[in-house]
Amino acid sequence: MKDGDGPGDGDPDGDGDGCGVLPGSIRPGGRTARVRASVLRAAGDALAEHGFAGLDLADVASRAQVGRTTVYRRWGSAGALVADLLVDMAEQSLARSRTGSLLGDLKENARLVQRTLVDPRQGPLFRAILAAAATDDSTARALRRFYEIRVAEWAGCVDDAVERGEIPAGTDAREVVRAVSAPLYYRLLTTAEPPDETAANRAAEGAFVAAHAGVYLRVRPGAPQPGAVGDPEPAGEHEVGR
Amino acid sequence: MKDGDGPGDGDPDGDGDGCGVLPGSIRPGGRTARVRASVLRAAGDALAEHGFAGLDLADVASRAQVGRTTVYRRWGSAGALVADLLVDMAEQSLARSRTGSLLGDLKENARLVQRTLVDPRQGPLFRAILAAAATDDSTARALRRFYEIRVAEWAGCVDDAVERGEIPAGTDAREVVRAVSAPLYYRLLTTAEPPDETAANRAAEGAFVAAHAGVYLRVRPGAPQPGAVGDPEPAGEHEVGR
DNA sequence: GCCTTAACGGAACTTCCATCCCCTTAGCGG
DNA sequence: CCGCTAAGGGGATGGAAGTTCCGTTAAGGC
Repeated sequence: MKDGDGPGDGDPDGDGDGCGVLPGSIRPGGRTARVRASVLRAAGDALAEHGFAGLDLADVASRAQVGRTTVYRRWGSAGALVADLLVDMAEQSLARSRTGSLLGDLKENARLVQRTLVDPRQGPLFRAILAAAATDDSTARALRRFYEIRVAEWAGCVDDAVERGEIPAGTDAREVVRAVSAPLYYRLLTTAEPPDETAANRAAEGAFVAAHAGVYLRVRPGAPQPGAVGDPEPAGEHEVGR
Repeated sequence: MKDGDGPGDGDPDGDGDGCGVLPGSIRPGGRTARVRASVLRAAGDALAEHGFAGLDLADVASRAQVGRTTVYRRWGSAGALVADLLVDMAEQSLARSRTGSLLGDLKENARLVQRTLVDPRQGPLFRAILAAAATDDSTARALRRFYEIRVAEWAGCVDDAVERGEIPAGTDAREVVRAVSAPLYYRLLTTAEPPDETAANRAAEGAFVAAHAGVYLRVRPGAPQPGAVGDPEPAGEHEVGR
């Protein structure tokens, strides 16, 4: 939790012109920083427990041991509060792994995502945040930035794999990373069982095999053939497979 | 829109024991059916326009030209209303395609999902429904049933492909179908651009290649090798590829 | 076609959440 | 260390969302 960064995109002034100075931006030290840390922590707890619809700003305030007025003045709405929480979460992103093989890195990523989604606190928290983003526009923007950062971090694994000749040059690295996360989130949202380790491995292997077959090439060739989607030697000098 | 089926899992009586007869179950004909159809239609419109958080039952009532009391009595809450809407949507599921090849069928499915998600009405509606399900428990149950039905319908394509020898026997058909939808939903929720046709093709091809490589086998062999994930001849007599 | 009563509908009522007012606390420049 | 004022806190206020009451309409059995 860093000092000195104000809330997200909300406009608690309500005048819409953004000219009024946001509370917390002039004296960001001491108490102001403590209040922000405390409120964001409380907001995360409340979201994990009651979901976005059940998010009561008065409850957040009392959990954080600050006045209700303070929460309303600095964040203004539940959506803006979640957006600021996402800014805070984005700053705490973990570094990607470097196992030496793409499949190894993708599996590390998949397990990280999977463990996050089944975590008793983080899982419900992510569900709640996704709900908030589907509802509130400023939250949606913060969520996109959050995933942009995470995806860009792990895309390095894919670029490294291209250099090693594991997968074809011209592969859209971010698409590969997204292909790993997607099945895990889909399962979280549409089935009763949260993703398990098997699901994580399948997600990583699926993305790996598809990347290897050239499915995520930025310039896409014609329809793939069974067993040789996108051609076994699509665009580069790499002699894997066979 | 069928007559005779009451609301979802909500308990508008509020007594919690479920013994009180639900409104609409004794005289489901004429007016009652008209009211349900009209309210569900209005709820869908309102959801698509304002999202789940902006769903006002009074607004739904006036759109549907029924009394507010009626909506509260028969559905009781926004979540229960969305749950009933999902029951209605599940009944209108379209039949799967039969192009003769797995890749062709998966592409048809991917395009169907993609077109739904970018549709001016359906896209926002699905976003709103996902938000509702992440928040409300009865909605989540209805959503799971909805996808169970859809996935089961398209799983037939995968089973046919196994019989044709396109992919290994023992493949988890529903996992393959989910693998097609997942990237499209993930993109809808976490990026600014809704999925396009390229994304749909990638989703279908990725699932196809992974299925062919044995990633979705119910009994999973050891870690896959590059170019031969799950073994080129995993479990059956099929001579595709090479 | 009549009767019973399920289901609908309008309006008053209650509750809860966001906002406003004004006083208190404490960050930060001098 | 002092003073100015940004930021926080408690309580009152206004309004919107949900609930209840009771009269009205029409479904379905005879």
